Amino acid sequence: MADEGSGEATRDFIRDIIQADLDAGRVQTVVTRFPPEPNGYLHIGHAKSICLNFGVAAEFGGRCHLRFDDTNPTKEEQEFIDAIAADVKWLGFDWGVHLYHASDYFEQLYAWAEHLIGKGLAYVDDQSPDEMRAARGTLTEPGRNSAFRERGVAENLDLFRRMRAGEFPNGARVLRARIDMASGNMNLRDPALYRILHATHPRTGDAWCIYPTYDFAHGQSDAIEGITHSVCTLEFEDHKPLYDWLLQHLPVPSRPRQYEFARLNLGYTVLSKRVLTTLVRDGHVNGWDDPRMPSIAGLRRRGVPAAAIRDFARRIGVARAFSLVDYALLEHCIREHLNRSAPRRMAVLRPLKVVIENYPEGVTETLPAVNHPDDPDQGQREITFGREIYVERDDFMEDAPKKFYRLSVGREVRLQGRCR
RNA sequence: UGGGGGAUAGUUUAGCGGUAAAACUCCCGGCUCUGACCCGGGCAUCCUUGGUUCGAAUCCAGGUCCCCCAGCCA
Repeated sequence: MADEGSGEATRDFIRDIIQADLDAGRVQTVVTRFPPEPNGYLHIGHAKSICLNFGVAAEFGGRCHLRFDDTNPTKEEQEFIDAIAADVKWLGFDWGVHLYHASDYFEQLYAWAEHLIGKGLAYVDDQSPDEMRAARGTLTEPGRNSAFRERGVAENLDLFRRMRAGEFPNGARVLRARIDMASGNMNLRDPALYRILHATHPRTGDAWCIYPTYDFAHGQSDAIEGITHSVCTLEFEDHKPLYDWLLQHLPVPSRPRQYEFARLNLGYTVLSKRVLTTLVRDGHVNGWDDPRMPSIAGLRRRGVPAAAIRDFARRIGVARAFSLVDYALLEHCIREHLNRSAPRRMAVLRPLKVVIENYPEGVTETLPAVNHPDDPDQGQREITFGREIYVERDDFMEDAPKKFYRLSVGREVRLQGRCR
C-alpha cells in the first residue's frame, strides 16, 4: 500500500521483532490479524491497529486476517459486522479469503474446554457473580478458593455438558480455569472460561447458550488460524500469562505470540466505544457516521481521504509508552492529502456587497477559473463577473494597518480569478 | 502498601556505548491570482540521584512520576 507523498519505511519495535523472527527462521510467513468485536463501529483508534496489522503483513510478504471476535452475543450485531468489514476495505486493506469469526470455532473451543476439564485444569463453579467477586480478593489481598474447586472430573464434565444443554439459567454456573487464586495477576485467579448466556448470536443463532470468554477464545483462535504475531493493545498485557497458559495446556495446532503496543489517544477526542455507543444510542449524534464522530464512517462522510488516515497512522508511530496525539497532526494529514486533490471553489460566508463603480453597468463577463492551481488535469470552470460582487466581511477594513493586503480605502487589490 | 508496563523538545516518534534526529505545533522571515501550499531560520539540563566506562539518552542500582488490572466485557 503506497501512501503517496510521505513514505519512508516505518520502523518500530513490532517490526523489529518480526524481522528478527524471520531472520532467525522462527517463522516462515508472517500472519497477523485484526480482531474487532462487532459491538460498534470502528474509529480512528482502530485504524492504528488496522494499519499496523495489515501494513506489517504486506511489508513482510505475509497475510492479515480479519476476524470478528464475536463471543458475546448480548452486545454484537450483524450491522456492526457489515460496517466493520466495509470500513476496513474502505481504508484500503484486503484480507482476501481470510475472513473469520471466533464463532467459527465454537465447536472446537468447546472440545478444548472438555479437554481442560479432563486434565483437571478447569472446573464448574456454582458461585454467583457476587460470590465470585467477593472471593476473588483485591489487588493487595489474595483470593479464596471456591468450594467447588475440587469437584471431580466426571462431575465437572457432566455439569458442563448440562450447561451446554441449556439446563441452567444465566449466571447459575461458570466454567473456570484452575490456576491460582493467590496470583498477583488477577487474570490468573481462576478466570471464567465459559458463561451461560441464553441469547441469540448474530451468526450461530440459538445453537449455543454458553459462550467462551475473550480469554478462552482469543489465543486459541489465533492458534487455529496460524497467527504468528498476535498484536494487541497494552491493556491486554496482563492477559498474556493466561493466553500462554491456555496454549500450553491445549493441543493447539500452532503457537502464536502476543505483543502489545499503546493504543491511540487523540486530543479532545473520545475514543471509547462505550461513550461513542452512548452518543449514538441516546441520539446526541445522527448515527455512527455523523461527521462529528471520530469513527471511520464519520471521517469518511466528513470527506477525509483513506490515504490521510493511513498516513496519520504511519506518522504517529507504534510504541509502548502512553501517548496523547495532537489533533493538529490528524488535521495536517487530512489537509496534505486534500490539498493535492480537492477542486478549488470560492465562497463567502459573511457577504459584503461591493460595487465596482468604474465597471459598466448591465455588463457581465464570463471568466475561466482553474479548478486546481497545481493540477491542470482538473480543468477549468467558468465564473461570472460584473459590476457587483460580494467579498468576505473580514476582507474589508476601512482603516487598515500597513500589512493588511485585502480591500481597503485608497488601496489596490486584485481579485482571484480576475487578477488583472 | 499486590502484579504488569512506561518515562527523549509543546506533541508523537528515532536513537540499541561514541557525543541528540524527524514530523506536527508554535515563533520569526520570504514567496503567493487561495494571507493556503511552498521556501528559509528558531525552539531538548534525553524524569531524577548515584555507579560502571576514556566516553552513557543508551549498561547497572535506588528514587520519583504516569498508565493498566479486582466483568460470568473485549
